[in-house]
Amino acid sequence: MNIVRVALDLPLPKLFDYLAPDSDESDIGRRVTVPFGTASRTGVIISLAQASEQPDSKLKTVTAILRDMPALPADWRELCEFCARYYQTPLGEVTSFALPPMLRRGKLPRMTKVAAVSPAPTSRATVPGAGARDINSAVVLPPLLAAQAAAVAAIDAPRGFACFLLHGVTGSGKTEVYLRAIDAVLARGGQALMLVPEIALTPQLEGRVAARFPGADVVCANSGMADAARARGFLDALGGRADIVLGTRLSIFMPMPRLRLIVVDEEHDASFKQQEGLRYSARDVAIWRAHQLNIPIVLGSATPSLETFHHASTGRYVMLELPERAVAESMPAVRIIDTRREKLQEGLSAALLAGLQNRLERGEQSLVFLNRRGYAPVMACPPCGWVSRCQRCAANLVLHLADQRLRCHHCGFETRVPRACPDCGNVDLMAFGRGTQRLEAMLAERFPEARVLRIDRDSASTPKKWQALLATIHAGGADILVGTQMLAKGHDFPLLTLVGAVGADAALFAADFRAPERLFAQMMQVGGRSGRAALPGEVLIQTEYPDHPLYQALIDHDYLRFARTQLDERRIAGFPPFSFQAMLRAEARAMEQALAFLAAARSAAADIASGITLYDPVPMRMQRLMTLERGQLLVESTSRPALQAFLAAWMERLYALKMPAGLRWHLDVDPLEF
DNA sequence: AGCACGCCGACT
DNA sequence: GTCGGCGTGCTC
Repeated sequence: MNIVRVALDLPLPKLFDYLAPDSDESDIGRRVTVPFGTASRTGVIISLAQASEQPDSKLKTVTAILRDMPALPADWRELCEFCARYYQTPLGEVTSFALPPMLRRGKLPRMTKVAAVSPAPTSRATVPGAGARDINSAVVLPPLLAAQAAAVAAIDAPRGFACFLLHGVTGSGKTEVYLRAIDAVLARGGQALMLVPEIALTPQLEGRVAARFPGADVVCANSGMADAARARGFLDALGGRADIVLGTRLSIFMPMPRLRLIVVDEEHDASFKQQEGLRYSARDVAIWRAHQLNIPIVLGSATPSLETFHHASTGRYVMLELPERAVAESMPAVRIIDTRREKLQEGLSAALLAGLQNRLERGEQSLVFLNRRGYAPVMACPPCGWVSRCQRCAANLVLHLADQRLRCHHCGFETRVPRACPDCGNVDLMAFGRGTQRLEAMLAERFPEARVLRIDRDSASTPKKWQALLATIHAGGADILVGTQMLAKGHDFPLLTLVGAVGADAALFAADFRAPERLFAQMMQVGGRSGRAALPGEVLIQTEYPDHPLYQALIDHDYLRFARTQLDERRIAGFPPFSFQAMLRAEARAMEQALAFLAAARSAAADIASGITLYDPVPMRMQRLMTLERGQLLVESTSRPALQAFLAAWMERLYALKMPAGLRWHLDVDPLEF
């Protein structure tokens, strides 16, 4: 009896068996359409069997095995199986997520038939005419600094699996190291995979990579792409036609038969961790995949995550330092502005205002960095105590004066700004606090001759608007930029010589133990925006804690000192990387229900939790979102295998628990959010 | 997750 | 007498 075991996109941790009379070994890894209940679904064949644990009467017959594209290879399936195991997610959900939506639905994009069905070449050399092609013919390579050359040599040395941490500040030439390493891999007929944090960064990088490797087939993969384009890219990678795959976190699931190198740029960036559905870390999965394939992986950053830095310190990863700044002359001068005894003007210190004035006179650009959108974070009526609260979330509605709206930044709810207090009718409503819009208005008033440009998720709401803003900045069409963190990532602003950071202290004493790490990275990154061309840059950080070690390390651009200090604190507190965590979260109509489920889950763990710490169920920091009350339960262990074994046993019990209606839960392994 | 079946309120 | 509410239970 020919039976296929199929992974279907269901929240059930099991495979489904179907009769498939005409199936054989070559069908493993193929998509298959099957009858399911009353409906029809498409899944992936994971294995063949001669018998099923299901009674014969229950077995249905496959509708069709889709043989219109190459089967998904064993290493790809193993990657999915690893993710299913590690993140405690049903395999069908993983395979479904790992496929582009079009392929997931059982369809194929329009493309040449030959390309779609041709088998994957085992090496470039076996493809006629493609073997020795000059992938970077006529490209003049920039000279390498000694450290860059050493890094390239280390990565390129034949040694199987190795995880490299390429540590270098903005402008130290990390990208050139990636490109050289990719070059070497392509020359030997391999494929390379490069992950970047943001969709917005792929087009410019694609341009640079395409220009550098004019003969190579470069494929992009990100969630913003059109369905057919994404499916085509997937098939190009699977067929071995793509030489380089470039993309955001989801591209770690691209099947690549000749993959010989993985690069994760800005490895510390939190956007490599997916915060919904399959809550995977693309960086961590990438390391597993490199190990699986016995190939090198390069993690690059100016401010590595402390997990990565720790592994590099213990010798588990290979540290590659790029000490010099290859392009610009020097690092920007960082100055700390003590705002404790100063009367600020709309939140800005005299020193920062003077700096802005000074740059204006010299015709240079400045940036004021404030990580808070809108005009003011809350509106209130002081006489009666009304505040602009979101009805659905435990959050305030943010005042957006530009379009006269009150908005919830968590659920998207919005209304017109009321003319009078909804409770008492008072017409003198007050705006409390400061966001980018207010700063923009203040700066426009204070410097009437300046062209002030605001860059945040509101002003750059579409890729088109974002590109237009970038073009304006590059053309020198702005004097003062006001922006959120979206301005900190990956862009060169040659005319920019001053960066002012406002409101940075908030992260210093946040409940999240990773907040200082993120603040440091962000400050290094905004600093890196300034003074990259001929002009020296300056960074002014306003703070009420001028002696804080984090700021002192920033003055010296001393990541290593900061990282060691932080790691010492983590070691003492028993936080990652000195422990391993998972977070069970639940949401329900009432907090009581959510916490009751978590308490039941905790009890269910009692006899299997040796070597595991289970904390008390608590409300989440954003305790109500979209009218749902949310709680969480932290699980911790000093042993990853122990944690993994526990989670597997625990999930089995949780799946068996009876759920009250309206209660939803999920597990987040290696959570970044608390 | 869907999608059925299954028992109790306001309509043609 | 029926349409339909969403509460449990199953899907190979």
